[in-house]
Order: sequence, then C-alpha cells, then structure tokens
Amino acid sequence: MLLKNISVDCVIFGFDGERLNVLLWQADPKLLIGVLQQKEEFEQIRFLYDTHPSLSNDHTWGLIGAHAPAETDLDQFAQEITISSTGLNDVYLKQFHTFGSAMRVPYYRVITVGYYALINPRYHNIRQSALTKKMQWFDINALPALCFDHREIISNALSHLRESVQYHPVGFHLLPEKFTLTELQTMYEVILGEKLDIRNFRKKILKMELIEETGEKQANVPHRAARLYRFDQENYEKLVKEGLTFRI
Amino acid sequence: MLLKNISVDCVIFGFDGERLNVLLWQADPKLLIGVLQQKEEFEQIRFLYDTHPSLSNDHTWGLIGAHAPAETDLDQFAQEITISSTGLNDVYLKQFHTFGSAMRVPYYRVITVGYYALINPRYHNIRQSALTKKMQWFDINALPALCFDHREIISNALSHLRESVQYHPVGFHLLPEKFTLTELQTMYEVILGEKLDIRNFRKKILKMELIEETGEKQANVPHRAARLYRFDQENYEKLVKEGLTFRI
DNA sequence: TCAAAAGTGTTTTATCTACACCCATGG
DNA sequence: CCATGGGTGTAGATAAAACACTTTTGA
Repeated sequence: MLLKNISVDCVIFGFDGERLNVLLWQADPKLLIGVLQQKEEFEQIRFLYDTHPSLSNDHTWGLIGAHAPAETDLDQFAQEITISSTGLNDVYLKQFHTFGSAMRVPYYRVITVGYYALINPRYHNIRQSALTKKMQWFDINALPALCFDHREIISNALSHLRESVQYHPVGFHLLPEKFTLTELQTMYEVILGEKLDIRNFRKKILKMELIEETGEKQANVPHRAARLYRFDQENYEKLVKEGLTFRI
Repeated sequence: MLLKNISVDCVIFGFDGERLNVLLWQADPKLLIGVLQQKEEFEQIRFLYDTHPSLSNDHTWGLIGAHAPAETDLDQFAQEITISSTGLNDVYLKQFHTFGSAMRVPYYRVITVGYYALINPRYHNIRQSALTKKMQWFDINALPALCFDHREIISNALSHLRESVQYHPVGFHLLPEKFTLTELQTMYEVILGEKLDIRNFRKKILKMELIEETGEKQANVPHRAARLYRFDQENYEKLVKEGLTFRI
C-alpha cells in the first residue's frame, strides 16, 4: 500500500570531473498508469499523476521520486529509488529536508521527504526503468523546466551539500575511487561556486591526511600524468575520534 | 482533517543560564479523547492514542507534537504547536530531520517531522494547555523515560543544534535580549559539552562584531555587575553579505 | 573584609593568503 | 618542440592557544 500523503524525492548529484549534474526524468504516462493500477490506492493517487506536469508534456522534468510504501522505512525507500535509477546499490544518501507546504502539489496534499545522493557517473549505468520515458543528467547551472517545487528542492539540496562539504568529507562520494588532486579541487570549486588557490588547496588537503597516494598515475592523458589518490577511510575515522575539525 | 500518517514533533530547547533543557509533556487521556472525538479521523487515530505510553502511565514523557492537519503547512503547524505550549508567538524554529522508520510507532505508520525551537524561558510562560496533564522542563543530561523514539529524536536535535551553533549565530535565541558575555559563553559550553577559555572566547566574540554593548549592567547581583550586550542583527546581515564565516 | 564573579594582555604557535615559475607527457 | 595541465615554496598577516592576576560589588 502506498502512503498517499507522503513521497520521497531524490536529488541525485553526479560529478563528471568538470560539472555538477542532477539526474532528472520524465515518466511514461501509459506505463505509469499500468504500474499504479496494481496498487491499492490507485484511485486516490491517479488524479495526482494524471495532472503531473512531467507526464503531460516533454518540456517539464521531475526529480526521481515516488509515493512511499506504508511498510518501508523512508531511508530504505530512498535507497530503492536510487538503486532503481542508477543501478548502483551502495550510494551515499543524505536526508536533507522535508517539504511540507500545503499547496506544493496542486489538488492533493503531498509532503515530500528530500534526500540527495552523491554518485560518480563513471561507476553507474543510468537505468531507464520500466516507467521511464527519458532520464538525463542536467548541469545544476542549466536546469530545464521542473514540475511542482522541484527547482526549489534542488536548490535546497545544493545549499545543504555546499554546507556539508565544507565540514564533512562527503565529497569523495562524487569521485572515482582513485582521483587526482585537480579532480578533488574542481569538485570543491563547482560545489562551492568559487575558485580555490591550487597551492593552498593542496597544502591543506595533504596536511589533513584524509587521502593517501596510491602510487599510481593517470594513463593516456595528453599531458603530464597526475598522481592518483584515494580517500583514507581508516585514518578519517581515527581523526574523527581525535576530534578532527575539517574545514575547506 | 488530520493526516493519519504524518505528525510534527517539536524539541523545545530552553536555556536557563546554566543548563540546556527540553520541554516535555504528558497528555491527559480523558481530555485528549474529548478533543479527538471532534476530528474526522478520530476512529483511525484513536487506537494510536489509546496505546500512547505517555498517556497510559506517569513515568513516560513525550515531545510536544501532534498529527498534522491536511490543510496546514508543516512549518506553520510547528509554529502553532510551539505557540500553544509556550505562549510565545515568535519562536526560532528549525526543521532538522524527518523520522521515517516503519516501526517507530507500534501498530500504525506514522512518520514525524522534527523541529527544534530555541527559546528563553524568561520570556515564556509555559502553558498547561487544555490537553496537558503535566508539562515540565528537563535537563538534556537527565531525561526521563520517553515514549517511542523520542529520546533518539532529542539526541538528533541536539546534534543538529551543536553543529548549527558553531557556524550560525542561532544561539542568541536561547538568551534574553540583553545578556552578559558569561551567559553567552555558558550557553556555548552546555551546547558543545566543553569548557571554553574565557579570554579567548571574549576576544573572538567581540572581534566578530555580532554583539554590541547596551551600556547597561546587571542589577541586584551579589558580585561585580557584568555589562549587558545585545545581538546586532543589522550588522550580522551586513557581515553575511560580505561573506562572514562564523566559527566558535 | 570576604566571597563571587567580571574583566583584562602577551607570547608562542599554527594557519591563511597571495603569488609565479618549472616539469612531464603525448601528439 | 609545443601545448596542456601537473606540481612546487616562501614571506607576511592573521588567528588560535595557553595562561594568572586585578577589579568590582553586595552581603
């Protein structure tokens, strides 16, 4: 059974090495009706989906989300949504805000619990699910028309990410396992929306001892190959115990 | 009409100058049933309230909260809850987390949206509302038995507050309009759970220019009277525009 | 005159900022 | 040999940390 007043929306962030992107979709109305008909509450939420902007035209996009099942933890459900759209089953997810305005969705009261996911697109094969007409990455600085309050939700997610990334080493989830210092710096720059000084950034990051050299270097690059680093989970946990105060 | 699957819980923090306290209540089952009978969804939520631990015994306390009305913004409803229990109508409220485990409340699926309020008890007359059997402040380090997952909710609220207070000047909401530097410091100490050096604290706070002298001093204290300061909202906003990075 | 809390400065150490050139690699 | 991005150090300014005594007031 679906909870008719509660949905979960996932803002799936992906960093491609240059830009921060969000995964958006358009659902296929015919397929969606097919799936929904099997649900107990179909009649009650059918109206909502009938009038869903991202179903009724090709210019409006929406966040990946759905009404929550009555028997599933919200955290768990957010995982399922993310897995079903990215094909990846161990994603960093953070609940960041619940949107509870009475009129945020027309005709019907739906509060939505917002999660953001941080993934590296290199590892994830975006799955066109059974319901999907289209699914696509969009640069956070060039979003298309969005349904309901989804633009506000993305903007709110980005604010949370921007704050979080300064005090917690979560940004690593956006990178491949092995990454260069330049990739790391670029990631911070696009999230924070400002340029950082390369020498000061490197000094600071290396002093923290949160990352370690792998000993490897980039291959097949048309310039000097950069060293590859990885996040040092073990040392991070040790430093947290000792009272690490992280600050980019 | 009440939303049967959605409630709002408010962790109301009050700082008395020495300790950080949380406002908890026990509702009166007879009165509660009386009020609920007037609601459309009475039968559906009656069972829930019938089995509510804070109604069925005198040792279990609960957060101040209620099922959300279908037609009210959650932010607005959190305000109403806070107003009705504290008698104050301009309270700092922050939504901090939504608790969505399937089994957090027995017998029935209820997700709860958590807000915390920061108030100064000096200005607030705790109102024993029509439903209240008892309402009382508890030191956050000496909480009584709590219903459902309310202990976890409080602990989560405190973590959020602890983080927030380090980067945003929200702690002022816990203080009277005019306060001494010692009160300010003690507030930080109880929230952060650590002692701060008095001289370094004063230097840091005064350098930020977030507070200004009122020119007044304490009266009727059995020792040297301390200067009274107030938060400088105007300058704070100016500094934010200039890119203030606050850090206690 | 005593008890209780207010108030104050300096030195050392660590961190932040600004800034420009050489290096390695592949094409 | 050139284009492209990788990689490095230093000096000056600012902020953090450690630390102990004098002042004011009311009882």
